[in-house]
Amino acid sequence: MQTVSSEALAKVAGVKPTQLRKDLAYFGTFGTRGLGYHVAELSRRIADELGTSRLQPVVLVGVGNLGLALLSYRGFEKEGFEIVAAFDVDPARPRDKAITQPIFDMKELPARVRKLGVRMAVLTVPAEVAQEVANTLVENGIAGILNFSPIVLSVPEEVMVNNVNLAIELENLSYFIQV
Amino acid sequence: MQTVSSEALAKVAGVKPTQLRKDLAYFGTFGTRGLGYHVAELSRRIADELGTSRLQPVVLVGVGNLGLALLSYRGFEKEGFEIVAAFDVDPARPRDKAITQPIFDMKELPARVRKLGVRMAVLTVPAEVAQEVANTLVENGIAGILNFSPIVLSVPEEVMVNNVNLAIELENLSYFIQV
DNA sequence: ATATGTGAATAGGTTCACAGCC
DNA sequence: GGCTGTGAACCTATTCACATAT
Repeated sequence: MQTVSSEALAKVAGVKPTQLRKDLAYFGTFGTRGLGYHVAELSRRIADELGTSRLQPVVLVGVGNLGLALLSYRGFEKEGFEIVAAFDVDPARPRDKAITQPIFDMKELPARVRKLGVRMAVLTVPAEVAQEVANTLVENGIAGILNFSPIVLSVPEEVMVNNVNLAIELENLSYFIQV
Repeated sequence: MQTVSSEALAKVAGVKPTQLRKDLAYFGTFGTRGLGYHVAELSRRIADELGTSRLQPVVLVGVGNLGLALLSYRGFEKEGFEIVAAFDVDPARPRDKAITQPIFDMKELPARVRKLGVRMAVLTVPAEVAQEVANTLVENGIAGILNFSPIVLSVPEEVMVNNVNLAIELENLSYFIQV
C-alpha cells in the first residue's frame, strides 16, 4: 500500500475526512490531489512535526504500581520514546517485576537528568509530593511532564504538562451512561 | 471551611472562575451570591450529577502489567468507583502483586457481567483483541468503556468510550516542547 | 462589599462546498 | 474521475461585563 486517502485515515482515526485534511494542512501540503497521501512520506513528516523522528529519551519518577507498569509497557518504543531511567525515594524496595531500566534514588535525579539531557518526564508519584518533584524536574531541564497525579501542577508557562486522571475518566463515563 | 468561592475552586482546578461558574450553572444554581458555594452541598450535587453518589461497580478486562497496576490503585474508591471483578484469558498466570479483586476466566465474562449488572468497564487488553472484547462487553450490558488500547473502538452510539492513549500523550508533549 | 448567574461578545474549532490539481 | 486543500459558513466553547442577590 503506497498511498492512502484522507477518508481511509479518518476512518481508523475516528474523525471526519475534512477534519483530518485540515489538520494536516496546518503543517503544509502533505498529499497529492486525486491520489491521496504517500504513506512513507506522510509518516516521516508527521514524525518530524511531533519530534519523534529520533528516539526521544524520557525519565519516569515514582516507581509504584503504576510506574512499574509503565516501565514494562512496550508500546512506547514503537512511537519513538524510550524510558531511559526511573527514580524513586526507595529504589531498592522489592519489586517483583523484572524491568530493564535502572531505578535510581531520587537524590540522584538532578544530576542524572541534567547529564542525560532528558526533556520529558512521566510523573507517577503520590499526590502529596507531586508538586515538589515537578519543581525539581523543571529546575533540571525537563520541559514536558506527563502527570498521573490527581492535582494541577503549577509550572512555568514554557513547561508543558499533560494530565492523565483516571478517576476523572471514570466520572466522565459515569455521567454519560446515566439513564 | 463551610463555603468556597468560584475563584478558589478555579484556582485548584486550573481554570478561570467564570468558566467554573458557567459550568456549574448548566446543572442549576449551586451557589449563594455574595457568599460562594456551600462545600458539602456542592459536593453532594456534583456527585449526584456524575452518578457517583452511590459506589459505582466497574469490571476490568485484561490483567497484564497495566491492568494489575490499576487493580492495585487506591484512588478510585475515594471518587466513588469500585473494581469488583477482573477478567483475563489466563486468570491463573502467576502475578506477583497481591490484589483483593477476583480474577476470572474470560469465558465467565458474559455471565458474570450480566449477573453483577455492571455498566462500566476498564479495557486493558492487547490491541489485537480489544474490539472483540469490547463487543462482548457491550453485548452483556456495559454502557461505558475506559479504553487503554491504542485503537478506535467501534461501538453502538449509545455506548460511551473514553480513550487513554499514553503514546499520544507523549507525542503531544514532544510536539510542544520542541525548540 | 462580595460573589454568583448570565446575556452578549469573542474566540476557537468543525463542517460544508467547491476550486484546484493529478 | 478522484481526492486534496481551503475559504466560508456554521457551531461550540470561553471570556467579558454587569445585573442580581446576600
